[in-house]
Amino acid sequence: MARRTREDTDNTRTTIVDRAVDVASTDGLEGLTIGRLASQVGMSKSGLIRHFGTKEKLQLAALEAATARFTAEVWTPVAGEPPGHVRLRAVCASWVSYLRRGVFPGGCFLSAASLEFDDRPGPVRDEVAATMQRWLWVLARDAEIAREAGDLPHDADPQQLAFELNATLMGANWAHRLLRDQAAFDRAQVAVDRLLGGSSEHEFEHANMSA
Amino acid sequence: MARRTREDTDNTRTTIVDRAVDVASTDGLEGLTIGRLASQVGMSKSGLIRHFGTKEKLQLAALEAATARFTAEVWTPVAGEPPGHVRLRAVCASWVSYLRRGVFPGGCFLSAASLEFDDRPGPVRDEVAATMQRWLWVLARDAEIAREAGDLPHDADPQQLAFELNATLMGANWAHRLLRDQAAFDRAQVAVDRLLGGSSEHEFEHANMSA
DNA sequence: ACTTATAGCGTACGATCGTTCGTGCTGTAA
DNA sequence: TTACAGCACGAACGATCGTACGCTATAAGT
Repeated sequence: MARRTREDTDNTRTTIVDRAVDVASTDGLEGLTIGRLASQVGMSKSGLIRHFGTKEKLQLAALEAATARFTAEVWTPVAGEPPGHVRLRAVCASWVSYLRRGVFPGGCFLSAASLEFDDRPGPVRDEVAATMQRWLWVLARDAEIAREAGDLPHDADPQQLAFELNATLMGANWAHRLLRDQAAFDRAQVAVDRLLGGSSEHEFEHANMSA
Repeated sequence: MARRTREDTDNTRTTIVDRAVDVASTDGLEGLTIGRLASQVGMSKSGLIRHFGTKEKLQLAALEAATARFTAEVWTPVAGEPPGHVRLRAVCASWVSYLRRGVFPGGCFLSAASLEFDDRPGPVRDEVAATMQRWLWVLARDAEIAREAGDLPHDADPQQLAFELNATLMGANWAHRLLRDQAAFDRAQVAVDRLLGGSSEHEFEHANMSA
């Protein structure tokens, strides 16, 4: 009854990877196991690993899929906003919403993978680091545009702002997952609002006349 | 040649636990393995696990020791400072220094354990959550005292401040471990300074006259 | 001196890990 | 119809996991 065409193969692979992402978000990329994953998708171990060759490749595939999911859920909805202050606010709101919605059953995949692999050299660690570095750049770029447009203090440091925004959102994920603190999302939004200036009006063109 | 006294036993246990903490800080509490740990301290598996009974007990012992190390390195040095704003600034500086010094070879133990166990029900998760909750309370308490003393805006939210301080420091640990970013420590200090008011003088008693 | 408690070891168990190999079965192409 | 390419399977591999049992040797208590 199965047709075994190339198209079906891709579907199988997608099914496996999607499940792997969910499992890894709760149990970690290392806690991900071929045997358990196989039984969850109704396959044999050998039939499953065949699509990847090795567990590390499976981890990389899961990481890639998780990154795509993050991008689709957080960035894509706001990519069309005007670059700079407006988009930066939008992406942070989207980010909070992404956490609130529980896109990954085990909390932010990239947060977990970051701390799991930060001491394990290899392609997985490299990919996680590169992905997060890229994300910080995305944030810093809009921060820089906002600064040049006068929507942030002229002496604001885009990279510092990106660091703090990232820390805030990761902190919200942490508090929600470990402490089951639903208020963490609101706290994150409050912190973001303060970092990016008041909730609505703002102009910094004429600030910092002294010092 | 071994003397096998109660005192020596405790020393052995301490040796094991200390090593377990270091290993777990890099490989995770689940990545911690009885066999590898035993060979690292020059013991047999059975001789080692005998001190704990089960792996979960070993994990709990490592967690307890890690908490003690964190407390000794971060809190104890500043416990004598005047409660409130002064001590809060001191504990944050001590916290940054703790990260900078690399007290744990794999980065902040509690950060890693938090994200590793936030989805694994059991006594380890419970203990991690309780420890972190206590830590947030410690921060919030001094924040409250500082607020009452007029060293913070009278409408400041101690729990919000504790959340943001914690997120900032965890973010620094993250950036340092994953991105090998040494500047993360400075960024964290900058963020802390802004959260707790300017670097030196500050008074908020007469602020917020409107609104 | 004799008993008792205990630290540590060696061995073994069943389970599960990632990976490899050989074998069908199915849809596509020649 | 025949040949082929590819998906999935079952079985088995060696390794390692956590744990249990039994033994020896020593220090402490009587």
